Amino acid sequence: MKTTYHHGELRQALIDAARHLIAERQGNDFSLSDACRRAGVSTAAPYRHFPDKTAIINEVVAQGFTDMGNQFRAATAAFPAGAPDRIVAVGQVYLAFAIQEPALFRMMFSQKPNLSEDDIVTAQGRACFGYVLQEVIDYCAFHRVAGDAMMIAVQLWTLVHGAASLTIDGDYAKVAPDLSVSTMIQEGAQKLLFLLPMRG
Amino acid sequence: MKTTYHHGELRQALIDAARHLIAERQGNDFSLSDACRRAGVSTAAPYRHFPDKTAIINEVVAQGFTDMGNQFRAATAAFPAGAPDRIVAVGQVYLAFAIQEPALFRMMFSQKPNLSEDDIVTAQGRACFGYVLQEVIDYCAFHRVAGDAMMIAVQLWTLVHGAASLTIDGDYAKVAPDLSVSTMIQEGAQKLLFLLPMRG
DNA sequence: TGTACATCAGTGAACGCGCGTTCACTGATGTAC
DNA sequence: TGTACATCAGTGAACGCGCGTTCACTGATGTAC
Repeated sequence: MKTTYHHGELRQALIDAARHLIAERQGNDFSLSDACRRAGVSTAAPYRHFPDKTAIINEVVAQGFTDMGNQFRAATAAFPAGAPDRIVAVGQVYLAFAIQEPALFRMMFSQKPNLSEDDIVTAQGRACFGYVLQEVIDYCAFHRVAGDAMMIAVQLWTLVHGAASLTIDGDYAKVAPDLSVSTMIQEGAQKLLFLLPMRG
Repeated sequence: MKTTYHHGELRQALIDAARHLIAERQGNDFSLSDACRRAGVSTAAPYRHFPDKTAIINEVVAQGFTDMGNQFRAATAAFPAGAPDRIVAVGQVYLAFAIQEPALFRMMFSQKPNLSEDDIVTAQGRACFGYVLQEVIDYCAFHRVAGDAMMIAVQLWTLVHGAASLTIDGDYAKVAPDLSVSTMIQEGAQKLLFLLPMRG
């Protein structure tokens, strides 16, 4: 396996290993030693590239946000600006991301107290929400929705985030096992976007 | 402090100590040794009352669900059956509970893989959601709402759970620091309950 | 009421474990001359 | 082109730490007679 004394790509290899380990053991933490084992390197090697373990976690989380943002862009590209399909696509990406890498998703959104608030991570989280917000602003402009776009965006984010959390934590499974989460989100989002008539 | 050799209430004292520690260090885990220290007892003492640490955690979580259920009942008691105020009250209790004991809240809803799914815990979680569901069913019956009560209940739960999560994890603070979470929930819930007219 | 004894909730010391991090080192690489 | 040497990414062994759990024990309690 290991052919050269100098790894060459150890920095990214460690980040990847950490990300895989976070995914494997669903628990929130992973062991740096495990990451070294996975990268085929001694436990002291990471300290040539990172000051400590926290720095690696921050990198993993930051790359998670980058990936999510890229998936947002890819998923909305097919639809014209202002189309409601764009909003739906963003929500679906969000949910799918959580399902595919639940532990990373949790890490991205739950600030660990031991993790000093990393500026890059914060900025990347902000950018992600900014993307959602922009979609809603566009939608509201095109469809002349009178509501506060910021408020609607937060509501949509909240609904989808709640759905993602309850899905990956197995709470829907306990309580409403036959639920179609995406249908639920879809219908809920339509109501939040004033797309469904009042049936009272 | 400690006066008698036999503690007398050690079982509950350990559960309380664990709950306090979970609250103090916001991280998801706590140390059994710390709980013993807090209860003024040797590290071997818990094993007279619990098979292992997991059993203590399960008890803490179970009592958390019991408390939440009691708060639901207390908060809705003032309003007549079917009143929308009851639904609002349940949502407010949910959010307040999360804010007051964030780490416990996380533990209650995020199933740890190391925690064998405890039947009592599952049942208590189900009971909590059942309470929400019943409120929505009553509301729909009184107000002749045509929608699927189960679907509406899940949407409300999802919205409030998302709001609770994003609040305690500090995500709103990063992205929309001036947001009034309760206003946001209130307005969102009205839309999900078909109480706001379509303004398209 | 007094004593013998079973019961059981506590002690305190020790265990093995895996962790993050440090240390002096060594081997490979690249550059100056 | 060949050699000397600075640089730096790796090694491997060790550290101190706190953890959950086990062990033989001991002191207090309650009950039978």
